[in-house]
Amino acid sequence: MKIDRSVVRSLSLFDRMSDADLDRLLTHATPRRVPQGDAVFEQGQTATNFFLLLHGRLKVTQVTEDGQQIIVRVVHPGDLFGFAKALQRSDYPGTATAATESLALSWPTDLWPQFVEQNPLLAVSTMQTIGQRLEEAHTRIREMSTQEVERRVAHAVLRLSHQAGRKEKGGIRIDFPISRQDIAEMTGTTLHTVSRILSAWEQKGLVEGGRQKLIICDLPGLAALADGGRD
Amino acid sequence: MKIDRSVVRSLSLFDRMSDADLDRLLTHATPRRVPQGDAVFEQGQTATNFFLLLHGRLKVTQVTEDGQQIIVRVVHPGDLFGFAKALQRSDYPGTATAATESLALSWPTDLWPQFVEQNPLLAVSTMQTIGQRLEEAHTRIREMSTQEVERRVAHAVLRLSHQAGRKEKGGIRIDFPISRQDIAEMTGTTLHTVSRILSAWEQKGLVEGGRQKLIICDLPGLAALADGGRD
DNA sequence: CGCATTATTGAAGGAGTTCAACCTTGGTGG
DNA sequence: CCACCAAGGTTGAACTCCTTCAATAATGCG
Repeated sequence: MKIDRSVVRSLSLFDRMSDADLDRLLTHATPRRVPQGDAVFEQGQTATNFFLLLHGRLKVTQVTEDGQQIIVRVVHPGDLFGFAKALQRSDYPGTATAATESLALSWPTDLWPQFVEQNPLLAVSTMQTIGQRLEEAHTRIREMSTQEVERRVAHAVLRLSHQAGRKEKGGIRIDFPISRQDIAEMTGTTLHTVSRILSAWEQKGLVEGGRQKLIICDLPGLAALADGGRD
Repeated sequence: MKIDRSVVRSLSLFDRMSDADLDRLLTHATPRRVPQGDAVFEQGQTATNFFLLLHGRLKVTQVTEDGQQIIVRVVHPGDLFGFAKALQRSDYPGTATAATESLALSWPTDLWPQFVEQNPLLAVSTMQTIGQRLEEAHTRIREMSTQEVERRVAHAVLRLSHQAGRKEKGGIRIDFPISRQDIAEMTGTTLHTVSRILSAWEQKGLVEGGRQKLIICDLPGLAALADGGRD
């Protein structure tokens, strides 16, 4: 079950790691294919593994006691995910579902300490990753506290276009199936409101919608909307 | 400028650290008194130091480009704060203001690597701290996405009572000056709404309000409110 | 082809904001 | 020592953004 170095060499996470170190890491990794719609792990399960996404997209969701769902984040290729143990948790705080057919590498959590010890750089970049994630969370809190829905949706869409945008004729396409419901769960609103907003945007030529599809046609226009009504 | 071990010995952060290690740490620390209303550091400043709060309370705030303010978190005695560098940031992401007269220990950020190297335990517990903070942020996002204002305020007040509650005749008092505006900035609403909610609660005997003052009289009652309307 | 999933759109209603006026409290300085 | 003022708090009324309810339409998969 040996994975070739070249598969991961390009990822920024392993930038400065020696071939030997990298190989040692990979000998313990198990590849795991995840069909669209399947979960890699579920909220509350004991955290037995941590993962690295190679290909595809995952949505990490949380469900409240009363059944409401929110999307905590989207996992993109090259991202580590499910490293609950690194944060001293024994279970996964959310569910990771494949939005598209995905491929991940998996390590047993027990290996994390070695993993880090052998690669101080990895520890640092993990810290950095978590730090970024904390900042993202605060940004989201700030937005939800101070901005009305349309701007929040604009920000969310812009973020998606950075992280998952693929140039296409006519605009930038979000490179995985995403529904109005998903966007609603990312911005703290309802699919109805999102639908209305996107329809309005489509009228103005800012985006082009469709079933589980979203293409940004006028990025600067959207950015202006997101930056808000400061005249 | 030698600080006595006993001052910090009781903090969970230093639980398992040897006296010698602790002393080594403290030789590099500078105590810093912060009068009420003063800032320890401000949003955007270069992160030159990281801190440990010994006494008092701090509010960490962020201001949006358009001047809106939110409270990111409250710092309690025993908490590390301002460790931007550990997250690979060069500047402080928020402003830390003393809600009461406070006392903090300060270290130059340059020392962080040594700090951690000499105390692997510290690295672990920092990770843990950041992990917790990330979870708190997600909790807040979840609440803001799914709950109406009254429940959010209830949760915020309960959290405060855990972290800063002091038993007093007639209830649990939040042990530092906190205004309706503050609570509004913690829950993403306006001081008007908070005022109305607290007034209503006071009618029902759940809390006792006052100028920059809050006493929880009926904790279970509040908890029921926070847990929400599931019948 | 039929059905489930996703999306659109109208109408009604409500929770919370905004605007505005007024009240309370405690600190300061004359 | 008390008058005054600023900061914090209360409360009403109007309004609005968004949700909720509801019904219908499009899309694509089995």
